[in-house]
Amino acid sequence: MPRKTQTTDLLMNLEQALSTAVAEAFEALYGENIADQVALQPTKKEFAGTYTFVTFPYSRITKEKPDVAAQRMGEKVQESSDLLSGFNVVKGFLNLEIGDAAWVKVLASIAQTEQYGVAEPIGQKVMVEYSSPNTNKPLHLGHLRNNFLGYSVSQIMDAAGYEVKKVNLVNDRGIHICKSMLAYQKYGEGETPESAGIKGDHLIGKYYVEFDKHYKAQQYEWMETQKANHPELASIEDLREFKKGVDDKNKTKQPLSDEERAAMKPFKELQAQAEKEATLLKEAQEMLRKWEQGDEDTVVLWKQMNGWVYDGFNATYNTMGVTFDKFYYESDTYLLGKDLVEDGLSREVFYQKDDGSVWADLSGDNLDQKLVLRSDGTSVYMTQDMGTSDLKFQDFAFNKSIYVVGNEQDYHFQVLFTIMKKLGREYADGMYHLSYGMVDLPTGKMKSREGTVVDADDLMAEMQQTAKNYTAEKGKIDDPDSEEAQALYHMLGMAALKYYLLRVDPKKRMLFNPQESIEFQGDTGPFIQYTHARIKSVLRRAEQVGHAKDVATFGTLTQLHPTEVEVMALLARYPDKIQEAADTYSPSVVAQFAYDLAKEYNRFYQEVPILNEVDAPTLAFRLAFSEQVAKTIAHAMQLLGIQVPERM
RNA sequence: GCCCCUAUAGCUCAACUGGAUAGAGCACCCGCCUUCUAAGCGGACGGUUUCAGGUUCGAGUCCUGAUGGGGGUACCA
Repeated sequence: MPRKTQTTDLLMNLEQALSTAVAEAFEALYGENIADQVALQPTKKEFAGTYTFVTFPYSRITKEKPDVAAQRMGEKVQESSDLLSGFNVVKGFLNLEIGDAAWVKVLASIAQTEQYGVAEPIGQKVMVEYSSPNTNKPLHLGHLRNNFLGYSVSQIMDAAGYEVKKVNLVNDRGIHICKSMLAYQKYGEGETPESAGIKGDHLIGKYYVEFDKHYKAQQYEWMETQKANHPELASIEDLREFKKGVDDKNKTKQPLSDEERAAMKPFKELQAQAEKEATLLKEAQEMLRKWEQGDEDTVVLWKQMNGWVYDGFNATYNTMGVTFDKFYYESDTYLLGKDLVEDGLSREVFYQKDDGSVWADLSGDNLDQKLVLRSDGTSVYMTQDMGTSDLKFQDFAFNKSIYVVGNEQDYHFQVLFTIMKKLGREYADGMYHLSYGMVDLPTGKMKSREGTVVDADDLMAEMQQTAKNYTAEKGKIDDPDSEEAQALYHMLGMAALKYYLLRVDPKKRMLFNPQESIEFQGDTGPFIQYTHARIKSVLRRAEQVGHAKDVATFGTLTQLHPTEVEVMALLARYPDKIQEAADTYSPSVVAQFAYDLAKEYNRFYQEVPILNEVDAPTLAFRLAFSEQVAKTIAHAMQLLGIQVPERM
């Protein structure tokens, strides 16, 4: 899709301007308009030039050898565009060289822009749903990836010109909350976050675990009374020990004995029975029924416990630095969607079975049959999501609706989107599942049962502590306990964590290595922050001395250092990078860009003096140039939800 | 069983959507602080892009198959 170019800011997007020039040259030479398909690519480091036009694909039109066409194209472009200082041809590759004077103009143009990189509003609305926690346990590492992604994508869409609405669909009802509630009722003894001195979400999580403990105990108790009926199990003294033994063997990949193998099948059957027989579960289900009927005591308890959780979540969101424009609660939306089932039946998108259950037949879409209403008339997750998507559209009339949800729900969203399309919802084409991969630990998958879950609050606190230790080690701070210092530690720790999680392509499963994540060197958030702080330091000093950095002073400059050109080439690409990140819903594009820019600038910083430069225009350029790099770094980091310090 | 995702340097990740000799960081080794922040910079080492075919001027990228890893799979959310 060609983006509009304004002649006034031609220099603002060099690539765009050059593409146009190339397309015009092509049309002049070969009489065909290829403006839609012209794609310039960055020139490889080992060749001279900044942008490269590849002529191979056009040999059918040019009827010339690719290198000949490239040569003629180069000559033509140079005639028509004063941006070019020269070009070279290698095989079918036309490498376009931008003159230093042109780069100076580009910088001047960037410096005069209010917020370089940000697109004009495009008149489109996008809703981004993310976080969407359950209220029965605190947030963990997986949620961090979700929240950071959701927030960052929102920022990126905003920078790409969309009107953005960030929403959080809180799963505040259902059997899992009832489990916590029940356990609290039974074993809580009136404990509160204040009395226990723990955050509300952690307190509720504690009772969720408590429920599971008692529930398991009940199951085994019941199973012991039944095992006599199963010959393979009768001789086992303690079923719990037996299961533990088998699990251990499986984990360490030892073979099971014949007896064990034979006993596993009846054991599993018995366990499945036990899960249903255990009275605790029945009690929890009863509680859910009471909640749905609006039983007062139940609702009061539910409100109280959810209130605690929200206090806890708010604190966590605050530390994470994420925000929402609107909250949806499943307690409000769980009944939605039933009218859509009716609608679907009348449109014959759904069909009803004899038992009364309603199904969508999506076998034609390679998706099989999917239940949308139980035989007892109650709705399922899918029903609710159908209703909620209508509600969201009513609320915001979006062009795009993004769901930031883990990839274990790929199937669910494929089905949801297909159904909504079949139901004639035109907005369905704008629905997108931003599916991200699980976060693994070096020890494998996070498992709550095995206690390997990395708690979000703990992790963030650790990151801040690490930042403090590291800073102390460097001896860079006067008063390590001042408020300013604390703010810095928080900034650094969160940057390390966010950058670590965001630099990876969202859809890929990733490894969270605790040792690596707290690294502050190399391809890390703090490295980029450091580059920013470093530039700011130079700028402060220049300010004190009173050095000029205005266009009037550096505008006439015609000669740049090679490292300056490299950095300028990156800087010039920023608007496109934002666009690419928005098109692919991928903060990793921005992360990569910020790193490249910082890296390349540091090279310049190392090789080229700034404050000691005697030539006034050159000095002014280097200051203005450094300032723009700092601003762009800060902005790119902001798109990742990362703050950047003035000094560190 | 069926469906979806994934596989790139010892490890963690890139590769601008089919372009040139596949790049960074970490780890290991060697250099650089009497100059603007060394949380930095340079250099060395490291690759049959899991395997086998195919498509074309050109394939890490596309198509087919195999293998390894992960996820989902009809009254859970």
